Amino acid sequence: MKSPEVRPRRGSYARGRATKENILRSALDVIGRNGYGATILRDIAVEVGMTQAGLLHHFDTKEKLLAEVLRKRDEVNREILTPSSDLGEPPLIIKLAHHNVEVPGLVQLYVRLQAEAVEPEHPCHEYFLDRDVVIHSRVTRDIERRQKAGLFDPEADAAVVARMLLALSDGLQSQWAIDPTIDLPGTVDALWNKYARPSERPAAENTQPN
Amino acid sequence: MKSPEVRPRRGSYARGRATKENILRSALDVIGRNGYGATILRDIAVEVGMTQAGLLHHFDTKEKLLAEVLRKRDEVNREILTPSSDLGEPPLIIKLAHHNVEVPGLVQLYVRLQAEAVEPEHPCHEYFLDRDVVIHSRVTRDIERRQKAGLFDPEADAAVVARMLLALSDGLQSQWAIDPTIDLPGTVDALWNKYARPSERPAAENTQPN
DNA sequence: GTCTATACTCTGATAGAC
DNA sequence: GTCTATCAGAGTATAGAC
Repeated sequence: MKSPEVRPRRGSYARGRATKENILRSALDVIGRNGYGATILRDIAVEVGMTQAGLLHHFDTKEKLLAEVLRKRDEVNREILTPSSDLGEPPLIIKLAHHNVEVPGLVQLYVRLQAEAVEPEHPCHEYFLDRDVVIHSRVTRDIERRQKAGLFDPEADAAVVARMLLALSDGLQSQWAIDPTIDLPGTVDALWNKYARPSERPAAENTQPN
Repeated sequence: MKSPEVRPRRGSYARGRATKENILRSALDVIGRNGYGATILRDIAVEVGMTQAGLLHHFDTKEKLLAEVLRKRDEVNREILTPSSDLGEPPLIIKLAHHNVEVPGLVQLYVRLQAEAVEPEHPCHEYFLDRDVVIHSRVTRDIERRQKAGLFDPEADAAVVARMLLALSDGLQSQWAIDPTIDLPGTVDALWNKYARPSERPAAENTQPN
């Protein structure tokens, strides 16, 4: 339940940050456990050991709070989201796909907020725009490095393939959240392997038809 | 505004159907014009020339109504969604991608309801499950025919590639609804062309990086 | 900073007349 | 089948005490 964190002295800037951190982590916990649709502000508040009004003191609105939850999730996942310089490591997008099936509640969170972020005023709109720029360029650069190393189809337009991988990942998450029999990681692997060039290291696992 | 339809005699079964048709078409019109988020039941009712309570006489709840709207859309699109037996024609999924950018409001409708359909009790849940089975098998069979005709990578697992195309299409719609600078049709084309085998007919248009 | 208490707002759902 | 009127409900947002 409530995490027994060290609390800096009251009124301090650090204390405010620490509280926000607690809230965001608790939100990830509850939503991860119960799913997006089943979670209301009060549930998160209870998890933190606070009231709903208390939450909104730190984040003015629910939507802003949720946008921060998404950012926090990326921070938690930074190990996955930061491309390794070791070309023997699987690329970001593959690691992410394999991770996502472990956290269905958070996939729900992502899918549902991405859909709501269609409205330009929604606080998550900006989040998704920002994130796309970052991730797309990381994946593109990773592909380019592999091309130079002879590990990836040299004819491919890295930016276009990166877009394909990101969109495939998003679409599979939506579909998998509705029908978990869909092979999310296997399908991302399959696309990657279509472009990957053989080497002693097997790029990713196999794929089951569906 | 209201479509001047022939009205079968009152009380008849045909009349009830005709009214429903009007409602569904009006819903597609309004949502197509104003987007999903900006549309409430009353707006649709006004378009039909009816009240909100009138609508709900025919469809018990808003969610059920919207599930029918999606089905109606597929019916309207049946020309696109039915694979041609002419292998010179672009495949379903390519035609669909090129069509979608013409109807942003309906892409919003699709994206947002797909996200809400994550909840198993949501009436759209079943719609998306059903549709996926149908479309996935159509695309798979289309690919298999092209493989036999030597127009498509014979090594590819048709079912897996079909899954890739469907998920790519969904993901691109989500992303494009947030950032319209993303090249939705071009990216689907790019994936298709990765598997297509050259012939006298150019399979699809070009692609701009993004 | 956090709580209690309450207001609000939106919109979908319902009851009952015609 | 359609309308008018009214409600219900579900959370979110806010005011103000501590």
